[in-house]
Amino acid sequence: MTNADQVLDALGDRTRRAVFARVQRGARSVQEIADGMDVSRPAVSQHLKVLKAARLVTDRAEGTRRLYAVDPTGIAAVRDWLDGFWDEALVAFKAAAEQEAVKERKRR
Amino acid sequence: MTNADQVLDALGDRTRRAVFARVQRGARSVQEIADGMDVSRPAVSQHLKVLKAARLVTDRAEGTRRLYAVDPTGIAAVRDWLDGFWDEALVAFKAAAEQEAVKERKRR
DNA sequence: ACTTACGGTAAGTGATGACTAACGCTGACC
DNA sequence: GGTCAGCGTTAGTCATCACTTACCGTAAGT
Repeated sequence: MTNADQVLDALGDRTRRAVFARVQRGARSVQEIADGMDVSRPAVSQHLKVLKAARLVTDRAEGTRRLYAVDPTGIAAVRDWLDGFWDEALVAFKAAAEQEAVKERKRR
Repeated sequence: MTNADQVLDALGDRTRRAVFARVQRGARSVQEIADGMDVSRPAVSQHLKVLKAARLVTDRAEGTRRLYAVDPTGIAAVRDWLDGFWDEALVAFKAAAEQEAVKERKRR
């Protein structure tokens, strides 16, 4: 399982995307992240575990609190993965469009 | 639910990613896509439905067959979504790194 | 009209995974 | 040492969803 796979699986959940968004907006401790969300703190903790495994966030201890921050690594992984699809998709799309144009011409 | 949400939900499944990859590699009909995969043809059909809703693929009828092709729209949507995170993540990351550097300096 | 190939859909089942409640651990403060 | 706050983890439940089987509609060939 590549890192891109992990990231896509991680971001495949709506709640987890919300957690990730809150971390990115500057939320630090698990409590702060969970506050205002409609899921319990342990749930957030589990989501953070998945996000961390996907290299989307990093954590570090500060006293009894645990501060989370965004990790660009995971984002870079999907980004690269997507770019690959993007390029090949564009090529295929252009080819298909031209194919269509040829057919269109033949019809007349 | 935005298009980016749909795409991320769609790509959150491993099998669906495989289907998408096969379409992108040039597979056209549902049969061709299903051949060699370890799931049945109806399963592939359902996955294609989700991918289509997320604007990741397009379909068009040709006789009794239905040809699928990659649709760049959905990819563009996640790409934009990711780019937003990417930029802000970099900023936050740099800030954090500098914060760390400051602390490091103070320690000495 | 009959048959065959192709594919979408409905219904039902099974498995994955998201969530909560309860517990245990650690660091800070008294 | 005792207490409290902050988190991770476990066990167990519940819901979501991926998958299969069976069925039906449609287009092409005979």
